[in-house]
Amino acid sequence: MDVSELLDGLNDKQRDAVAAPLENMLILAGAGSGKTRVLVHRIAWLMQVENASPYSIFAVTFTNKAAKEMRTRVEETIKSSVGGMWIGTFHGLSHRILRAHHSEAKLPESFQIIDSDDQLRMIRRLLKALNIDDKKWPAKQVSWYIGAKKDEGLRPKDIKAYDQNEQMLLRIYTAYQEACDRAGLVDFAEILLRCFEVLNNNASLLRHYQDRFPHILVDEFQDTNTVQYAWLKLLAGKTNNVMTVGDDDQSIYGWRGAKIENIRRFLEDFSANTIRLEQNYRSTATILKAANTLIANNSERMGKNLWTEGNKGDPISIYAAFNELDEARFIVGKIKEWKNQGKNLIDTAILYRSNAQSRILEEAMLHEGIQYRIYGGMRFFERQEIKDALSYLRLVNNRQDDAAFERVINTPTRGIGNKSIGLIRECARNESLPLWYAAHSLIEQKQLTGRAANAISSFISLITHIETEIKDSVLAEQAKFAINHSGLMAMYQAEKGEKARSRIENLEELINACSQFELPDEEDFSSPLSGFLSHVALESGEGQADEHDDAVQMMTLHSAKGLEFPLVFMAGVEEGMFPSQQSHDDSERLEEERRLCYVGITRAMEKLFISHAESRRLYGQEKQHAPSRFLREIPDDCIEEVRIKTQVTRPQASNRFSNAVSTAAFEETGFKLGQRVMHKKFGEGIVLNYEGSGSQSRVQINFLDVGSKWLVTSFAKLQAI
DNA sequence: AGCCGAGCCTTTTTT
DNA sequence: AGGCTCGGCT
Repeated sequence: MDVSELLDGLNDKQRDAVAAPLENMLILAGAGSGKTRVLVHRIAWLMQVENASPYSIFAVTFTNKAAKEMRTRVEETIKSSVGGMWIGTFHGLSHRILRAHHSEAKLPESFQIIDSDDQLRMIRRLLKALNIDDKKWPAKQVSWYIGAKKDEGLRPKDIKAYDQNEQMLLRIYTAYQEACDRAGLVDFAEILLRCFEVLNNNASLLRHYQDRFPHILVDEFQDTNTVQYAWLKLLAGKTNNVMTVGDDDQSIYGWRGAKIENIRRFLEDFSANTIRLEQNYRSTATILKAANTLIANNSERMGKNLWTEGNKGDPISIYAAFNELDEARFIVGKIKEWKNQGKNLIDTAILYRSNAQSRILEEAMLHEGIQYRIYGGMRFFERQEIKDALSYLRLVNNRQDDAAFERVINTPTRGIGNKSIGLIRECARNESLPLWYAAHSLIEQKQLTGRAANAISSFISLITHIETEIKDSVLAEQAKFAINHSGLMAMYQAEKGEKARSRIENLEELINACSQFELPDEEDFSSPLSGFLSHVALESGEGQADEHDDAVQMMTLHSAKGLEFPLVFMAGVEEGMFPSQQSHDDSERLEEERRLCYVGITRAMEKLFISHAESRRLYGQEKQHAPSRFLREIPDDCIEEVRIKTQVTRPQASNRFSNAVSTAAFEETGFKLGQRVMHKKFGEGIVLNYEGSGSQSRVQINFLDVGSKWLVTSFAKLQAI
């Protein structure tokens, strides 16, 4: 390939970055400035101009999606496969190192990864076992504490607890870590910290990796936390070259440990030069001016001003809605106009600060028959039924896996009640044994009564049976066997309702996912099963299975980072919502909210609508909110206020019937989600929801009409239309 | 083991 | 308000 191809079509700054000499560098890349392109071309440049072997390149991202995109784009550019190159997420690459050196890391070969839900369950159990009041030390808060300490690179021994509260947290952290170690489990933060420690404590190992990877590239550098930074510094050593790409103005993850100051530290520690990418290829000049002016209110910036060769474009429209229903109606109305111009829904996004805001918007979309897709929520591999099935496989893979044991010991129910499980836990604690072996020992020592002993024995033989039967099968067959013979499938088949049906589909999809799975041959797994289990833990899958071809994209501002849309709506831009109430009195958090707003604005390519509601129902109460301060920070000449032309009708109070009906009763009626129906008294509506809430089988049916919502129980009053 | 009401909590999310 | 968990009851 002609080297000039790598520079053609790039602007001067991009070219400087791609063709920079071999030294440490910070690329301050503004929104929409083509940073992925620069990274990809830089990798190609290293290979083609600097004669770097693919084996010498190490590229780190935060998300699997970003890693995948980088991989494909590098392959497209160099027109060959990137074998030998390490491209992956912080967690993925750290995990890879841990697998290869599990004994140095003091981990069993069959170690597995637990997600935050598993972690929470483990902590809950621990609190109970240690007889700690979970009102005073809620599991959520404990897991947050442990995660935060690990992100800081701190082990219990490194922490000095100043008050009683922290002493307790520390005690739980210690116990939690012991439990994880005993079970051969690592949580997400542990992957990073443990990998750092292995390299830090093992000079020859570290040297091996330092020698292998002279070229290190890091994406979204502003999101790195303390351990990630230390890890990079370790790998870089004194001689390797690090190129970091990031944008301090888009740092929005401080609340989960990201250290924006790592950018400045990097400049100092690595004596790095800075290249600014400020030319924007995404948005109109108006949108960029609004974003620039807004973000200028933050202090301690690296400094950056986005510009474009493009047009001024339309002004940003600001709509002062009467309330959240009016806001939703306005947005849906504008989307309909867009659609009627023959444009695509997929090019539009509604962004909001918190997930709770999506419901009203969703109802309005459904009411008007506009297809939408909501991002966020449960991912495939996090679903209950999937985790149940995986837990059987995990237990087969590693008998020490207490988290998996707890999950399936009585799922489906097999007569092992809380009492027996309590005995097993107690024995495990006293003998410092994994639950599996504790159960064994209790039975051998005849410390369990007849029925319970039988039930536990048969559970033990079930797992052993599954293991022997699937030993020689391919992965998909293994999963299929476990799902069927554990009784999981039968359990969900016996359940009624829409939910159970989709669970069965998901279990089938899991088998399908197994057959699609390719074991990466360059990684060290003890078995394909072990590889698959790690894969699903590190990549939890897509949020929603059902994707419409053309649908409005709805998501939080956080999940919009990195994306772009011709038409963008930012909803709920009010004091108390955005910036959120919790950030009001803290200037650092306020600045992060402002960066979030900056991220939101810079998602828009052609047209941006911002709306705020004067009154909004929040936590069951009507709240009056002033327009967000961020609106005042956008220059007037970028804005057009949308005046209300017709009088807004106040929404009717919601009419509500209590009394729930069962799923079965609903299904007998033959009504379907989204169906239009007529109510004898209240008129036309749409069936929005008939799922029970939580584990309860109660059913809600909501109807929407002029913004009111009813819970209806009497189907006699309904008629399909 | 399943059903149901009381009570509690409520920003953002990836791995 | 709405979703979820817990504990008591059948």
